[in-house]
Amino acid sequence: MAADKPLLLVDGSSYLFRAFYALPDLRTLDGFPTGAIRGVIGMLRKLANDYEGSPVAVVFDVGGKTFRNELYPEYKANRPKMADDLRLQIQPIFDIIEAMGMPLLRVPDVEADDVIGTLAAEATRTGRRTIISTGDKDMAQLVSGYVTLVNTMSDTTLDHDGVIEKYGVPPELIVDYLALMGDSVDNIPGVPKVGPKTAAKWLATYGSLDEVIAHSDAVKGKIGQNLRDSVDALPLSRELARIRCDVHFGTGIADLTPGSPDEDALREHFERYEFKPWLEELGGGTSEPVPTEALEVTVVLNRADLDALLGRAREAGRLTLSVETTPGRFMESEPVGVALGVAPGDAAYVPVGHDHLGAPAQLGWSEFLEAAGPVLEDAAVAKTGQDLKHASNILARFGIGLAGVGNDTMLESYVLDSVGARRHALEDVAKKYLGREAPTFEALAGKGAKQRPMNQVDVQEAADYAATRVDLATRLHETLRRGLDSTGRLAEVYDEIDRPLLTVLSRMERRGALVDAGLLAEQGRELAEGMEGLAERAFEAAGEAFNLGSPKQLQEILYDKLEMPALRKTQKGQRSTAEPVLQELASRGYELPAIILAHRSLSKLKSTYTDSLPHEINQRTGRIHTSYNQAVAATGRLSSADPNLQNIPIRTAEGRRIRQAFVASPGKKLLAADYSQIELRIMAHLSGDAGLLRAFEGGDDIHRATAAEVFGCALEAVSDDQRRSAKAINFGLIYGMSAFGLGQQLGVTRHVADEYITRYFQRYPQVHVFMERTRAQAGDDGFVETHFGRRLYLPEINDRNRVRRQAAERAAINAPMQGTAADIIKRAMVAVDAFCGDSDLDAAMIMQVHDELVLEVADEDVSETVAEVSARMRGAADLDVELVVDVGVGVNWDEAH
DNA sequence: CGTCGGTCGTAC
DNA sequence: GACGTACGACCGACGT
Repeated sequence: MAADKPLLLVDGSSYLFRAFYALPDLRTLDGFPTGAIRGVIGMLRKLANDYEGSPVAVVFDVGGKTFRNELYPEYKANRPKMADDLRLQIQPIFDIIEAMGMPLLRVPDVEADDVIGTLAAEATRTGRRTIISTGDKDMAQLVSGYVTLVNTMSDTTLDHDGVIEKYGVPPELIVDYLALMGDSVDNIPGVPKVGPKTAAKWLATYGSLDEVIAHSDAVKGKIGQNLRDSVDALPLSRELARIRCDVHFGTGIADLTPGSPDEDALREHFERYEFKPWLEELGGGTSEPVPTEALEVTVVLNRADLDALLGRAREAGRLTLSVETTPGRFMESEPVGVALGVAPGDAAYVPVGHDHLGAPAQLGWSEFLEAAGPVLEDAAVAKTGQDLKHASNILARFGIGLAGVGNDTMLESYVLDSVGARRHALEDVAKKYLGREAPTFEALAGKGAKQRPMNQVDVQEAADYAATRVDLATRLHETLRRGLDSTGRLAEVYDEIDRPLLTVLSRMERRGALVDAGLLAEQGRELAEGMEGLAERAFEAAGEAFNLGSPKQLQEILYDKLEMPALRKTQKGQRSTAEPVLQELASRGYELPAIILAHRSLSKLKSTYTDSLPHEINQRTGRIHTSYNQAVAATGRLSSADPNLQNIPIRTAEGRRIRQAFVASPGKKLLAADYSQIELRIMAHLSGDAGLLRAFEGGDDIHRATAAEVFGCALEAVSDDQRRSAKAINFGLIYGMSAFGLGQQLGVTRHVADEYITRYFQRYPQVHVFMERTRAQAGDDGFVETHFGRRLYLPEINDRNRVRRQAAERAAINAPMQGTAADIIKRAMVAVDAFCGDSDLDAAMIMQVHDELVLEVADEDVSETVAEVSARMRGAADLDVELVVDVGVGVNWDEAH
């Protein structure tokens, strides 16, 4: 062991936590968490490589009482319990470190910091340099001419000058600095309100903690009083922060020579935890063959071959499929070919519409349907595929009802972890769960203007692409299904909610909504007139013509030319011209902002709704067919696109006119059924708060009831303004809003808003408990759950960046309520669809808007449908609070409210 | 001429 | 920085 090689000391404990919380929630196929293992081991592999030949120790805390507990019994008393998913990964990490041949040090009753300090001191005594790999700032006190810190995760190093630059104090004063600040995680008291800036400033001024204490009378203000109140405790805090360099534990540098890796053991571990790239590095790989290599893609060009393939599927009782089409919406695109798979490694492509030069003679689409229809419609043959709703929609247009819809890999990935994959396209899912690159359509057909439609793609190339993707879906399903089965109640969420919903959505999308294009055109003309008048007035007020739709030009007019105060900045530092800002300027008497607001609202209606919706009408059906995306919203909600029918205006009278264009066909009515206050009801249920539950039981107007509680008056005495405030509080709670945000919303100071919130929580204490519990659970587990067990993972819940962490906390509070509401209406949709299908009534769902279902119903069937839909919606969940459904009927959507 | 990020606004 | 989840229109910078 060469003495010129530095000693490498790795602070394993600090990386353990950082890797766990910083990395995505990686898991093996059977659901075992591996994020922390991969993070820590990956880092050690890098270090072992960078410092080859160095003596090394990987040091972990063991637990037990240390000298610090003797000094101070409350030391680390605030530590939350370790998350189960993290604890599971510790032993595997130890095992792998051992297999790597790296010396592992776990000293009972001595903290890792002190082990590291002592070994570093030994190295320094013998003239050897030390590299300490850590993510922990406390270690900065050990830095010297001999000792350097390196943060292997962020790839930064810290020497003596680096410490001064980063913390504003030299390494010798780091303990003083830490003592002044205290440490809430370790429960070390400091001076209240003193953070890094103040601590560094005082130490720079007075030179040391002792001098700061000696001059504590010289510090003015509240913070000076805090300092004087703390002087007795500070020496103790300093001793707690000081890393000991003189502990005896019977291991010295001589014992820290790395051994050679045990490759067999490593291979076993890497296989168990599915670290494929590392496994490959070891060579002699036993990993699965790459499917593209194993896959023999057959191009099926005749009926006999197709029948043989379908026979195999029938025998196997399963079929993976993908329908390739020309580009465009599902109601317009034409089938070009179908990829079919029966088992891993067995997939074929049936071209039916490739019409480029030199394309082979193919089976026609109708011949394909004739042959495959019976299998596709046979529920005994389980169907697998990526986005089966698309296949279902295309097939249904040609009279084939896809049955046995079982395994949609897109939905399985979404339910398993709605945020873990970048999106849930096959490329993302195959990458995350199989470590494979799926062939992309862009790579096959080009992108942008140069992209060819599928029917112009060479048959063999299309076959390789489509069959490979089908094969990946076949394999992915096996992985994803195991994940669902081994993770909480996720299998149930998939089987009972999202899978059955898929065919319901397919039916809704194909039925579409009838829209009166003539009415929209008329409204568009009126809007155009209004906009012209407003534009003229705006140019007059501005003194020049400009583009009213350009925030950039508007900024210059408002803030440079007319010198109005810039009240708010946008995220990128521009002077905002957003609605609340213009509203405020208008209220201060400026003319132009009010005109702009009026113009914007008309322009929005025209461009987004009246002008664009008519273009969405399908020529054949005369209706608008949205796509519901079932795998986008992190909380479990649906989203709607092409066009989005979930953001049609309702709040203003002008906007509501758009809804008048959504009409029932002759002889029918639209029926709109919406859950009343569903998220607040869910909050009442999840929190179990007696007061809130009682308010709903009484059938009160919930915002009025809240106002009565918060403002301490009788129900009848609540003013409109108080009710408005209570409503904002109720919504704010659902969104995890702060006092600041509520104040903004209500136009009151943060302190007043804070008062409201405090009183709310006094009146509804269990709501507060629920929120704190949710936050804590999210921190421990890394996810939150809906009533039905749907999970939302929150990778940033313990982020060191406060902004990100707090955003994750708000999402954690919102998700159980928004997600449970989404689960409930999804279950209701399945029940309502079953009713529509089973009964002889002429009634069908055509839209879903988060808490509302819209049906189109024959006049004579309205009353029966109202009763049944309402009952099925109310019965979609059994909560401690009643679900109330309001139903309206009319010839158009506006009237149905 | 297409793409993409930024800003704004609509819904629940 | 401060209110959760979406989709989409428009602008303007930038690259082809």
